[in-house]
Amino acid sequence: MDVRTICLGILSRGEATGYEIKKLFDEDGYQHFIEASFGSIYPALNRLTEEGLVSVREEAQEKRPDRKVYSITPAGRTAFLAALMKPIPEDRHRSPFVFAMLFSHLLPQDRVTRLIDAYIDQSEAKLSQIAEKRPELKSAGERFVVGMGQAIYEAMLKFIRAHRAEIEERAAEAAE
Amino acid sequence: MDVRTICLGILSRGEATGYEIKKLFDEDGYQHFIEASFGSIYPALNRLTEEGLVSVREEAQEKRPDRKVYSITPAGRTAFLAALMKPIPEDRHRSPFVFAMLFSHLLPQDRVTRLIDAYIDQSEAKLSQIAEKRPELKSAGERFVVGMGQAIYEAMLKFIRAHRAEIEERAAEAAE
DNA sequence: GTTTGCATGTAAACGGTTACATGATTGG
DNA sequence: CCAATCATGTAACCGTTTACATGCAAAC
Repeated sequence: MDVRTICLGILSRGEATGYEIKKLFDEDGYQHFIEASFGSIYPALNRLTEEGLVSVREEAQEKRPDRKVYSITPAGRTAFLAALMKPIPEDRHRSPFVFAMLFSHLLPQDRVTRLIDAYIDQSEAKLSQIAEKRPELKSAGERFVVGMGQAIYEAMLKFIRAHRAEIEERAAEAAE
Repeated sequence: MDVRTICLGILSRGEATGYEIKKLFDEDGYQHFIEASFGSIYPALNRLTEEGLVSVREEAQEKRPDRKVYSITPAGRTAFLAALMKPIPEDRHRSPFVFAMLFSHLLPQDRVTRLIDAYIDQSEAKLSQIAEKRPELKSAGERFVVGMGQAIYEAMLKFIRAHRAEIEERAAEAAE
C-alpha cells in the first residue's frame, strides 16, 4: 500500500495534519504493518490536494508553527474505496534478522545470542505497546488487525524461545 | 537486506547463475522473507564482479543460452561477514490485506469474505510448499528460518479463522 | 542546557520493479 | 500449439528514505 492510499485511509476516519498522520502510523498498534516517513507523507498530501481528493484548512497558531489540517473529500472517499476494491498485492515480510539467522553458522556464537536477545526484546516491546493501546480500539477492523499483530509476535517469540538453542549451539565457536 | 548481500549469502553456499539465485529465492521455503527480481539480481552480480567480491566463469551450452556461473571470492566472504556484523535494521511487514481489513467496515460484505478466503488459501499454499521442502533442509539456520515461517503462517491462519466473523458481520451490508 | 515535541517542507540519492528485448527447447 | 523453462540483460520509471533546512516551547 502506497503512502497516498494510507493517508486517504487515515483521513477517512477524521481530519489530521501530516504530523498527526505520522504519529498514528507509529503508535496505533499497527505500526508493524504500516509505516511512512515525513518525506513521503507531505508530498503525498500535496498531491492529493491538487487532485481534489483531500482539502486543507490552514490554522495559524501562536507559539507553534502553523498547521495544515487535511480532510478527505467525497471524491477522496470514492477513490479510497476504489483502491480497496482493486486486486490486493501479496504480503512482503522483510526480515534482516531472519536473513542473518540463515547464516548463523558463519557468525560468532555470542553475536547470534545477542541478535536473538535483541529481537526478543523488540518483539516484547511491541507486544506491550499493543497491550496498552488495546482498550482504546473501537472498530472491529482495528481489533482484528491489532489482534493479528499480537498473534504473530506471540508465535514468533514462542518459536524462537523453543528453538534458539539449535542455532546457538551450531554457531561458529570463536571470533576470528 | 539488499539484493547485493542476499546474492553474496546464497553464493556463500556454492556457485550459481543469476537465474538459479532467483529460483532459490522463490522456492526454498524462505520466499516469505527474501525476494528479488531479475532486474535487480543481474546488475547486482555485475557490480559484485567489478568489486572483486564474486568471480564469473562463462559456460557455453549447446541448445541453451550461455550461462554465467558466479562464485564468491575470499574478499566476498569477508564482505558478507562484515555485513552480518553491522547493526541489523528492523523487520518490515507490509500487508495490503491487513490494511484493507482495517477498513472492512467500508467494504461490501462479500468483498471482505472473498479477501479473507483468498488470504487463507495463499497462506495454506505457502504452508504446504514449506512442508514439501522441509525434509531437504540441512543447516540449522535453514530449519530455524523455515520453522519460523511455518509458525507465523499457522498463527495467522488460526487467528483469522477464529476472528473472521467479527469483521464479516460488521462489513457494509450492501454494495452501492 | 539538552532533549523532546510540535510542525512543514525540499532535494538528492537509492533501491527496486516492470516492461521490454531475444531465443531455443521441452512438455503438456 | 501453447506454456513453461532456461538464460541474460537494459532502461525507464517509481516510491521511498535520508539528509538538510528552520524554529520555538516545554519538560527534564
